[in-house]
Amino acid sequence: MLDIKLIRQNPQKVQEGCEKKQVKINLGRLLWVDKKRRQTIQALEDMKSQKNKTTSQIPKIEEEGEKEKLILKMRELDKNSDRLNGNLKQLQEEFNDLMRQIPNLPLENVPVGKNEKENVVLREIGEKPEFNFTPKDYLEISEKLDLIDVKRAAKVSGSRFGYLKGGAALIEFALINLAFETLSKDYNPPTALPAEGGAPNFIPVIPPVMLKPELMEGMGYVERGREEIYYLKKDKLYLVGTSEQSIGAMHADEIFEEKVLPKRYLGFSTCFRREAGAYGRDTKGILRVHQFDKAEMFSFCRPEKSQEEHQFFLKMEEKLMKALKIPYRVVQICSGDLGDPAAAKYDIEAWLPGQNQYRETHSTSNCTDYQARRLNIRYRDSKTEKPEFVHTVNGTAYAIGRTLIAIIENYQQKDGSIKVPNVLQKYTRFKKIG
RNA sequence: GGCGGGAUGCUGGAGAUUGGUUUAACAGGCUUGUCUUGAAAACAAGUGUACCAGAAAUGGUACCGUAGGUUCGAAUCCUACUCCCGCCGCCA
Repeated sequence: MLDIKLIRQNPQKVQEGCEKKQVKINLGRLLWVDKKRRQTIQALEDMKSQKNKTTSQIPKIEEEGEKEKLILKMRELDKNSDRLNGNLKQLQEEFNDLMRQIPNLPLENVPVGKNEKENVVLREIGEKPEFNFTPKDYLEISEKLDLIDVKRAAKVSGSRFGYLKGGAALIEFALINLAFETLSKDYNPPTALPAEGGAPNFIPVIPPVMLKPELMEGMGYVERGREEIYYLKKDKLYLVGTSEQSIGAMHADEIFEEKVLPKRYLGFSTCFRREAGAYGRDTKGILRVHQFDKAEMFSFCRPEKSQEEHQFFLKMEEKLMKALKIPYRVVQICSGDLGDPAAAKYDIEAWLPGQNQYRETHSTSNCTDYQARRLNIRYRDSKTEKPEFVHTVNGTAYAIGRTLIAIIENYQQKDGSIKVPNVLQKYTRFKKIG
């Protein structure tokens, strides 16, 4: 949600931002409803003020007749206020509706573009591996080594599921270990205060994967993402598409002390996605599935620090990628390809030699105060002593399925086996699979 | 799933028995000031959030789990819901 004051003072800017994001909104209607709504509030409150005054007089009055008169007068006032109340309720509803339709505005430095085709490749890192044989697709390799079983998953659960078996399962745990070791090594359990010099001291967390509707809405993924989310009707709960959703929601309605910011979490959870808009896309294998595990970074930070924090997250993602020695490129997402909550976003795409293309493995977004405002997450500013909205930043540490794909394709050997990346060997106990 | 208890401000904790200056007694915490070489102690003062109007000072309104209701007026009465804490059943 945006600040209504910003919209009132700067409708042009909001309009432009929405256009950049390819989102159509009805600003004129919103501003009209806002005005009407405020007028009604004013009228209603004046009435209440009058009522409060009279009402406090009543017990002091001695004569019987006078008292009755006043009470009758009050009843008349009530009729009016009931009518206004009804109006206000309607206005308020429409106002909230319209407000929620407005996406977060892209930051100034975000390239303007219509869709993913206009994303900007910032840099390519790492040497693409040279093979003295024709590199295979990860599915082919993993079928031979019995690492990924999509067929039986289809039998048991339907399309877009997979069993990770044997070495693949071990690599999942290895990746998680590596992520937690890298990002939480300076984490200090008793205080959990930010470390000096911005050292990675993410608080490890395993969040719930089911989430109440109002909090899912607060994270900003429902307005234009409803079809993508699993909903358990009987229990009125959403399944998270990423642990970002339940980690962000964790501090709803709270006020942080300034000194605990940035508050960084490293979460691990299963993620559930309906992939409703992706019929026919990536139907093979485990690149796009309904369920996968992911280690995710999340930060609540001071507003003026969020861009720095976003860069830090990108740096951490690159660090995790470099550790695996997998070639990748960094892509800056253009305005038209940003989701509702994001003001800026970078993806990391890993090189997949078996498919001769880059595919997204990481994503980090700066959601500025968009989620914080909806979820009412604030901090107390040390100067003004007033609560202000925090900014939220999220980013992938490792998305298991896709990272696994990248490992399999980049580390494949001529004999059909897979070398385990050096950094993972101490966790897997195996140096190669197959 | 069955039964019982509860939800109040930064925290603890009154308010239940008579609905009417209760934003809320009392205590603690925190902030500031006095005293002191400094600190502690003592003493004094202050101590919510949101919205609306306003340049500001300020004024108004709302908020005692949530949503409704009764009433001129509700933390206090009524209804539904949510969450928490016990006991039983089931269970990784």
